[in-house]
Amino acid sequence: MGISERKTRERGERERRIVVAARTIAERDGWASVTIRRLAEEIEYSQPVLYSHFENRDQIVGAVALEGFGELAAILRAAIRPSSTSKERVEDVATAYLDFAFDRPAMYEAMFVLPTGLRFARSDTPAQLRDGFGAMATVIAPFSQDADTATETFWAALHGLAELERHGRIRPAFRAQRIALITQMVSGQP
Amino acid sequence: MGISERKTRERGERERRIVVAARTIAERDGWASVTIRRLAEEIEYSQPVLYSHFENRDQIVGAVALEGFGELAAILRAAIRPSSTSKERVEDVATAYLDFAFDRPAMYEAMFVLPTGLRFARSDTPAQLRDGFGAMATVIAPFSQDADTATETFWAALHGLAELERHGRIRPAFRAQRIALITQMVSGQP
DNA sequence: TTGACAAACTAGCAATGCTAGAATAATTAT
DNA sequence: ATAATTATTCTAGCATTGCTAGTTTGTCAA
Repeated sequence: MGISERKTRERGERERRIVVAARTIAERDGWASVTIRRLAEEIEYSQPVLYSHFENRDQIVGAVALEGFGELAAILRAAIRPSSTSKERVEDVATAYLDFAFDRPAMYEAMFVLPTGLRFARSDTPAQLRDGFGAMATVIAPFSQDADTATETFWAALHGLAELERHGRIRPAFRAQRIALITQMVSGQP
Repeated sequence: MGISERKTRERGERERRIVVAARTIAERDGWASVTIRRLAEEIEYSQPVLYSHFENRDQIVGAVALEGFGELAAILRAAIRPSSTSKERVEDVATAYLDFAFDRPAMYEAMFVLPTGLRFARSDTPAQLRDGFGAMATVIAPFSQDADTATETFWAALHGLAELERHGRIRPAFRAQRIALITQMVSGQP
């Protein structure tokens, strides 16, 4: 009988509607506007229904963040052009990373600032969470013995640039120079 | 008459007690536990009194953060030893910065993550906010033409390392290696 | 038709930031 | 000294939040 299949499918669709609504509201009005009540209204179910899909609000944020990690990974991979030099690839990935952070601040916030209940560096860590790191490692590896440590450091620099600029601590006008500086340092080529 | 002097003095003392209480509770139980009700209870006044000192909760966080910026600046300056080489100074400042971030996570959160209502890069920006940057600029300047941009980038790298490690995204055991890598890149000396 | 189970809803709790309006204390004017 | 005024502080409560207990509604097998 396909009844239970239909039910699980409908459940899945409802869950997606929750995540999509959360993302949409967050991108338009910020995460503070993503309340359980508002999401419930959006999907046209009562509030407790949300808790049959997610343990709590943080996990809804986490579901959106997971999407974000997948998209970031794709964007970073797409930024790596075969025709580019190794140094250009570093610069392109850095630029793509920061563009992502500034174009989708709510998504970036979900991924890196808000509590999400996501588990990193575990055996059950979803592929999306490792993928972005992999893309960065690809462009960093040619310049380093210890690619993991170098990638962590590169990633940290990008994340710091994103956060400090987002909070108005560093000058937006000099973003390109900072990227150039990092690229130069990583590649060792002026 | 010293009556009004006494009053303003007592008001100032009460304000300090609010800030101290906020900091103490945050460092022990996290910022979520720093509620207006709890602060009011701590200083033994009713809640509305807090709003005669601060516009809202964010500004209380901001007052604590301002203290933190002063302390961070002092710590960074103290980390610069005259006997050290330029390269060692970079490493020492980086280490001191991260030690600060990990030893006082609540304070660091107030300074860099939570909304505080603090204004940066303005004419009325308090000295504390500029001072830490100045300390970093001191050790970066010898290696750079454009000290400001280089310092911003250095700072971003440190901030990124602090945040990613705090959120469990990078391996804590490799902190020293990452610092060494940054130092090496900044100084250009392996 | 009935009984058992699943799904969804109503209603409400406890906690939050913040504030209007009343009450009290202190100061000034008469 | 007393009354009027001003400054301080408090009580009480609003609106909103995440979350949940308990009830109702719907579904399916016996």
